[in-house]
Amino acid sequence: MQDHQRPQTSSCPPDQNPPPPPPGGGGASPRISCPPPPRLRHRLCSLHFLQTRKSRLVSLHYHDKGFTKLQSPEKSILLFRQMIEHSVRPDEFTFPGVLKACSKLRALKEGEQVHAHVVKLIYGFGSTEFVENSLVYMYASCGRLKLARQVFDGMSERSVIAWSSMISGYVRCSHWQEAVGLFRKMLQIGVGFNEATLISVLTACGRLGDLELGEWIYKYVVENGLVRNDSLMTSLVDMYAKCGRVDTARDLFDIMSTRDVVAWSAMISGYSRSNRCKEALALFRDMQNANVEPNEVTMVSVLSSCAVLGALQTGEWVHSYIKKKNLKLTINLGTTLVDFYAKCGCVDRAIEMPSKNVWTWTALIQGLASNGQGKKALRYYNLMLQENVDPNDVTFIGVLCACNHAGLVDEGRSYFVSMIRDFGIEPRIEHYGCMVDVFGRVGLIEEAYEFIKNMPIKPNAVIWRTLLASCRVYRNVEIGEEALKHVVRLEPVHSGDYILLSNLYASIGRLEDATKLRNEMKMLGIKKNPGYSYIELDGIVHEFLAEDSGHPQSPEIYKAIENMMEKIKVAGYVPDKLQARLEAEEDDKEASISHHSEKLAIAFGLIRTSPGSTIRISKNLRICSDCHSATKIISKVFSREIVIRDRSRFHHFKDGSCSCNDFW
DNA sequence: TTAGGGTTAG
Repeated sequence: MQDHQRPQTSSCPPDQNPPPPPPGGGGASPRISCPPPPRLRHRLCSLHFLQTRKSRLVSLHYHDKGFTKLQSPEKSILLFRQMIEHSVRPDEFTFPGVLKACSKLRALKEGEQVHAHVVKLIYGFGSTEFVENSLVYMYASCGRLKLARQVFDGMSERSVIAWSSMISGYVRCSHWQEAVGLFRKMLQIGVGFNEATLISVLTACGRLGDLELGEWIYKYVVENGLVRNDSLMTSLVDMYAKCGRVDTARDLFDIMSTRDVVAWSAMISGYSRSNRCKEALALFRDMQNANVEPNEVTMVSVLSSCAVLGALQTGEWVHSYIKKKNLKLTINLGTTLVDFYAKCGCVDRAIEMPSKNVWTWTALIQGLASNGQGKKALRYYNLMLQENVDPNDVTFIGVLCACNHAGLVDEGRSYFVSMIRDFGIEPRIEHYGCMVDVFGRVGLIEEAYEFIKNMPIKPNAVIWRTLLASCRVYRNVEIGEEALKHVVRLEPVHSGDYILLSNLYASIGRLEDATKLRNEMKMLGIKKNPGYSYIELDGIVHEFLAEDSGHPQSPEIYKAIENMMEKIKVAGYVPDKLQARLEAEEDDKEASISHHSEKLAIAFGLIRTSPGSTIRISKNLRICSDCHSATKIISKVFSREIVIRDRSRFHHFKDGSCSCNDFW
């Protein structure tokens, strides 16, 4: 039985009052019935028949192509138009269907025309309830929430479906707070609700992180034996995952009786959003073993996980699967593909993607910028403007990043002005951060410092950290010390900041200060976040931690490292012992550095990939400076191109140098 | 005849 055919369940609190009488004095007002004349009625029946037959034919046509259950909303609208042209009078049964078609296509203009006919013919109806519910949903689907609400507020009777239509309308337009607000109102006045209502509300709970209401619904679901409703369970899985309770989500997912593509997609997305990307890919494999066909929505989460892990081969397989199965390259999927290729260091393949909207363009601009192709990124920004696509705030983060990676100070300044002047975008802290980087990266430390002091919003730790990083490169101790003070005040336990200043001291020969700072870190109990490096081989992502011996091939890897370090030392590599673990004994410092996660991953890559092939590694933190200088030499000695993506950018190592020009 | 689950860029 369909859920909407089930009797409406009552709202949860048992002591809740029955629903008050509808505003306007109660029951439905008597309406004048006006049936169409017999001849017209016959034509109306023929059209209904034609509509049904055509829908069925279209449905079969899609089915052949691998689509199921897909109606043809375009035909529905066309037939409605023909009805009107043939002077066939639509009735209360005709409108909901055509309005649903308008909702599906988000066809506002057509929807409004239908509404005009509703107004014209309203006195011929037995009841307007279904039509008004459909109007509410049509306007909301077309993003016209105010109009939807006007229809809703003007209804003489509001059933659970009317409320649910309005709530789902809010959800469709990402107005989560309003959706939850309306649900609470429903509870307050005792309208009751059903499973469909809960599904919409759970979506809103997930987006708002409203675990309290989400859990209340979960309890209701369990107490009322609704756990067999798989759609409702999927919504619960999604809600728990979005509220950060991924393991609870997994427990619910595991007890579901049947799992369709939506349930699998929800769980995979849950892992992906929680940065548990290896689990996301593992679950994707389980999904394939369970013979559930993924769709374009599944692929968005799978590709996002591949992007985070730098899993190029798996992502490439996904891309060819998309082509093979003719999955629709939606804007979401296209954007995710652009982002995936860019994040795997293959930005040229990202360019091949059809750029469609501001998201896709932004992903491309960002990708080019982080891969060190700033000027090209700006060319694409101009191309985007030529195609009349307006940039948004995130686009400008990409544009400003492109300027700082390419050392384009004047351009950076002018884009910052253009953002406000030409597009009315108020700069956020991230935009100010980009500007500090624009100045700092070319050595304009004083200017960057002045810029921070004149910011209209309070600088955060990221801003000061950006300045500190520039001070390290340009050896500006005075402003560097000042920057660290601010950083520590704002975020007292961030190990990387101490390391930046300590390296700055070391680089100008103030070794005592460097050691003092490191000891201070030790005394304050500030520990370094564990750094992970990932490398993908034959579709399997291997993960390494510093001084890790958990890998099954660990003995071979350590042997390869020994060989690698010996060879690069001959070529001029000098280990930077300041990068060693703080608590490491003096004699162990060199070994500690040589067992950093990046080096383990590179050594593994050297022994497991064919000579001359590119080694691709991803790291969750910034690459350490010792690994950076070692990798430059490794690329030369072993004739390998090595691409390392760290948390902020790409490093393409080739012939002894790096694309970042030693600034990152 | 009307309402219901999963997706993207810093």
